[in-house]
Formats: sequence, C-alpha cells, structure tokens
Amino acid sequence: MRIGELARRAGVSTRALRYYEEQGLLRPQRRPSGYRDYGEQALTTVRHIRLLLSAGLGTAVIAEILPCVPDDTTVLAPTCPELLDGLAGERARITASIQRLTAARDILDALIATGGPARRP
Amino acid sequence: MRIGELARRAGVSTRALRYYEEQGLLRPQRRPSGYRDYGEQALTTVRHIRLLLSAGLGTAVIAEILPCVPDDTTVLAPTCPELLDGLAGERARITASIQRLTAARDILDALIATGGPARRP
DNA sequence: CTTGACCTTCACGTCAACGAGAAGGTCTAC
DNA sequence: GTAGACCTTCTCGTTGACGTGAAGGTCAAG
Repeated sequence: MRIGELARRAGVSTRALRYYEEQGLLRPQRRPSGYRDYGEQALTTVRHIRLLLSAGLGTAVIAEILPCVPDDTTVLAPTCPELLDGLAGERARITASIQRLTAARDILDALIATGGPARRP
Repeated sequence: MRIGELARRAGVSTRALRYYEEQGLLRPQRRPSGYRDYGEQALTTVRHIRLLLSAGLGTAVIAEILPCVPDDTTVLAPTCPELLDGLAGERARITASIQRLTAARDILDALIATGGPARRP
C-alpha cells in the first residue's frame, strides 16, 4: 500500500510516517516512480511505534527494539544481547513514570473529592 | 531561604525556579536587594509542581491547581468550581497514560522474557 | 576593600516529534 | 489529454520546559 492508505489505517499523518522512516523505524519498498510501498506488517509496526512513543521511549531506542519485535518479518535480533540492559532500564523508567502518574492522580482525586477546597463548611 | 538553597533542597535548578515564578507557580518575597526569599512551604510546593509536571500537566493547569492544594498557606480556592471539569479531564488523561505505559511495559516484558527474540531453539 | 560566592535580569539556544507549505512529478479516469 | 488526487523532496516553524552564557549588583569574610 502507499503512504496515504497506511496513514489512514494507522491513524497517523503521512508526515509522521516519513519521519519514522527518516529515523530508521520503517524501511518501505520503493516503486519505480519513487512512491513508497508498504507491506501489511507495516501497520502492526506503526502501532508498536506509537505505543512505545507514548511510553516515552525515543525513536533511537525504538529503532533498536523494533527488529526484535515479533510479527516483524525483517531480519531478527541484530544487537539484542547488549540491548537487554537498556530494555530493563527503560522498563524501570516506565514503572517509575507509572508511580509518578498514580501519585499525581491521587492528588487530583483528593482535590476532586473535597469538591475543590472551596468547601469550608 | 534564597533561591540557591531551595534549588539544592528541592533538587531542581535555579533556572527552573525562576521559570516557575515566571509562570505564576511561585511568588517568593523579595529582599531589599532584590533577592528572592522563599518560605519553608515553598519546598513542598516545588515538589507538587514537579510531580504534576511529570504527570504531563502543563504549567498553566498547575497554576490553577496549586492554590487549591493543602499545605499551601496562600489564599484558598479562587476559581475552583469551574476547575473541577478540567481536573476530571486531566485525571482521565493520566489514567489513559497509565494504561499506555502499562501496555508498553508489557511489550518490553515480552521481549525481555524471550531473552530478546534472538532465541530460536 | 577586595575576593568569591551568590544573586539579578535579559536573551538566545536546545531537543523531540512532528505541522505546514512550496515546487514539482505520477497515475487513474473520463 | 487533462483534471485532480496522490505522491516526492526540501525547508522552515512550533511547543514546553528549561539550559546557557552575558553583564552586572550584593554581601559576609579576611
């Protein structure tokens, strides 16, 4: 499929897809015309990218992770051994983020529960 | 205390503290010399700011929330009623973030568990 | 009274993940 | 054969939370 279709199906902009390619996250085929040509698995890949991005991982880290992700028919496991430490680190950062988010949500909950401290009965 | 001490005790840069003031999050006294003079409660306030920032809230939202947060001896409850909707919205966004983070962490867990899919036995 | 640590206000730089627009090539349908 | 929907590369802009000097005032200690 071409870039427009993938963009629609994945719910992202074409600009984002070109950006991902620029960062080495996608490597679509090219038609003689120069048009990008994506396989079906690209849709899954893009969803993975979005998920990891929303987890706060940078494109550089994702670029190292992606080749290790199943359902990706590209070569497998290029630099996986030394990647494990990095993954553990990222995992720790995610867990910390979750804890911070939970704490912040508790603050909001306290504010909402009191009806906003405007309440002074 | 002056800005340097607060920065050290809160673990942030003086630049950040001046930025928070510029955004209306802090309102320290001023000495005749022009030096900023912070009370003890400023430390708590800064910790709240950092927590909410790390939860993805912007300084503008935090500026509305802060006066409603306990342990802040400033005036109480200025624009709290109409703020409640916004708070609920932010709460929802935080919950969504937590879910995304959890899903992303699951992906990493799968990768780590398989030893990085280099494993093909 | 001077050194050195601390403070002040500008004001421009950074970084990430794109958005937006220009100038032009491609392909399908009529 | 041409309209229009799609694509290409290129380049500059945006947003938020600061970093990083520059140029200069303040103050306790020796």
